[in-house]
Amino acid sequence: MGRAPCCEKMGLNRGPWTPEEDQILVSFIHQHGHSNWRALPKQAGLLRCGKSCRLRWMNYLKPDIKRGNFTQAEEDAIISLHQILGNRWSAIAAKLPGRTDNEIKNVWHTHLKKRLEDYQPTKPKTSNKKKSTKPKSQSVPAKSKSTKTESELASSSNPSFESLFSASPSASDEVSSETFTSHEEDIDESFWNETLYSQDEENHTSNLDELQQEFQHLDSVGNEMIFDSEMDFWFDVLPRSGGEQDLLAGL
DNA sequence: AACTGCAACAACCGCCGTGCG
DNA sequence: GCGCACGGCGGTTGTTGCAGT
Repeated sequence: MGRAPCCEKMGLNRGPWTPEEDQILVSFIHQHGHSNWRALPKQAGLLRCGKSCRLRWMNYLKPDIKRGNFTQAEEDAIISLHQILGNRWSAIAAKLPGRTDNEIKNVWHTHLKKRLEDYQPTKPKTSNKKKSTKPKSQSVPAKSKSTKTESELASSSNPSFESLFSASPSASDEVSSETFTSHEEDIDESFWNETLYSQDEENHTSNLDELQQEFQHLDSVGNEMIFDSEMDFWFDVLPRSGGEQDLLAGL
């Protein structure tokens, strides 16, 4: 008979949550937990579908959610993790306490992707505001079966990988995709140094150098780590000798 | 002051993986 | 082993606020 629709369209609220709805959801979860998202809205008296409630809680209402701007270290961590994990936002979010996959995804698409594009040496830099050479939503054909394929692609061929390498000042203007592939298969220290410490000679590098000097240490397997004091969290930014495996294993 | 276009972010949609009967 | 229900995930869209003209 097939799966029931995610939310019965009849009589359920959609769109932005009101403060009242937020309050109902929070107080209900505090009292009863969220063992069953589908039943929750009915029990709580919310005219929302379970999915919507879950999303609201996970992305906004959960007490340990960290709001506000991303720090430089967080952004760098996202970029680095994206090289390894691709578009697996939830996996990346798992490495950034207090940040949600949705938030990271948004930051990637708004700030970081743009930032990487701006480092492209061959491409004319877009002026501070009037950029928009590309449409808001990428011209990727909607849905189809490409969702899975795309994420697979992202983690395998990793488009931003290309951006990063061509973004590096030391990289030649024209680098073939084969170069990226070979690099990807052998992520070594030079890659991490390039990606993390050479993206912007003037500002970015110095910031990271400061961070590095202040917080860098070696973990038990010799990986270099950066500590974000604000998040109270160590980023394993320079995986060596199986560091990537450690990182992935920790997911 | 009004209009326009863009950036940022919240929320939705639909598919997938997994647990359970 | 099979099918269903559910949670989770990633891609996409809608809305809003703001900066530039």
